[in-house]
Amino acid sequence: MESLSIHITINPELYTKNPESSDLGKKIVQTSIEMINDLGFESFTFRKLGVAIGSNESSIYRYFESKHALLVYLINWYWSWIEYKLVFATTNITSAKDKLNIAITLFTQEVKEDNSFTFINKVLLNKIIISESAKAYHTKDVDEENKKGFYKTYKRVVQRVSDMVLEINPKFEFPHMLISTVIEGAHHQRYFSQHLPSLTDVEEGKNNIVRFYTDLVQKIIAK
Amino acid sequence: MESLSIHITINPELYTKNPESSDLGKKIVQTSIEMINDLGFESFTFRKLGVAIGSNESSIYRYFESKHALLVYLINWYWSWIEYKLVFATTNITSAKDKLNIAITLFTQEVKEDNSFTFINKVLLNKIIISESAKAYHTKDVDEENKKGFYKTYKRVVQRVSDMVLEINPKFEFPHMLISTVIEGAHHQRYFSQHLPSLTDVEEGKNNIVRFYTDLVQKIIAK
DNA sequence: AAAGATATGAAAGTATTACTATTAAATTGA
DNA sequence: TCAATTTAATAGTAATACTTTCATATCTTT
Repeated sequence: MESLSIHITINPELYTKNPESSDLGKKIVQTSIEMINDLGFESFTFRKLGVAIGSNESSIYRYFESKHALLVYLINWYWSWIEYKLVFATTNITSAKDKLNIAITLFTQEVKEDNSFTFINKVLLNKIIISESAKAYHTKDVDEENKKGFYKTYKRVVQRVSDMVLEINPKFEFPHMLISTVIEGAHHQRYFSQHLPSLTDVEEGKNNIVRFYTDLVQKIIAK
Repeated sequence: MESLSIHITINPELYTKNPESSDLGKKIVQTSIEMINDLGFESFTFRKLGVAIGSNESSIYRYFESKHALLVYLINWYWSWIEYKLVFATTNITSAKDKLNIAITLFTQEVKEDNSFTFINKVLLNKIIISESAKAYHTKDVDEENKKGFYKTYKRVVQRVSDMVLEINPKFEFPHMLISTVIEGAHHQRYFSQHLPSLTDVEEGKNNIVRFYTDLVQKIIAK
């Protein structure tokens, strides 16, 4: 039962006006998730979003200064949510190996259903992360944005799980590399399985992505 | 000595007029590589390129129907070149393990110098692959473009190296997943090392990316 | 219930992008 | 040298990514 009254707080640097503070704000976030999924990030515009929610483009700009800022917001929301799930699923588990396996599964499995506690559709958001999130940090402004904390949530999640790796094998040299490889890799593999299947080895219902990365991590960090 | 009179042939579907067929064409490709590196793909435009090479925007459109098409061309050129290096470096090598190690090194090491046999700067092209190539296939048109062969060269390289994996361990279940994870992973790690260093474990001069992936592959496919 | 503050909407405007189309001039090649 | 091809110049279009201004609606406080 996931329906706790949990609330995900987003760093105020990531919006101009908090979208959670009004109905319009929530509708902007909610509908943008649907539209980015439908149209792809490139074809999605604030003008189209305005039409879809029956609001004005200029009103949307009061919440997010650009569609890029909105994407960054969504990505941070996603990682905050994953972090919450991670902490929730690993507390009271003593075995470091078990904790790590839980984390890897969380990173690599598809989000299939949304036991919703908010207005945000996590199934669609997961798809956005898979298809669009690289666009957020592959910009000429990364360094500047990184300084402002735009990628903090993601980095914190990687740090948490890297610590689990070190708990198992304190001498392992590359924990961050391993974990970010797993996360990004799993997203790529999911995308490839749908669009460029010859780059992957996914078979219907066999859970290969989760199996591959779980096994990979275990073998790599073995002492 | 790499200065063979080797020539990289690009699938004619990937351009409107072959840029290698004229000085203007070569200048378009050559200068676009520099400009995409300097400005980033988003800020790069055919108008700016026209100004830079002292030519007209409309002339550039006779070679490539869009800047996206140009990026796809560059990516294919890159993978053709890697494929050439791969084949060249692995012929006459009998040990499958040695061949695989050569391939992994080729994928994961930085391109540092350009023993040029063409007008294309491979050091810069490698940087474009690292920073921009995900943008080529994270589009709503992937499926269509994939059918037209836009990603064929990359897929062929992955296939070649997957075959090496199977030569070592014919029972290994996920050769394509492994190889595309290594390639994409190494690119990510290189990017992270410069812009989001807490997601990686790169240390100056220690070749960690190559070491990490070489070791990873070896451990994963061990019988 | 009035006054003030704040949020939203409507409309118009700007600079730029990603092209397309037309026509003229230059270059090349048989 | 004549024709074909290539490139350049110019202009034009629809859309994008915003910004600005001002009016109106709604909420808050007294």
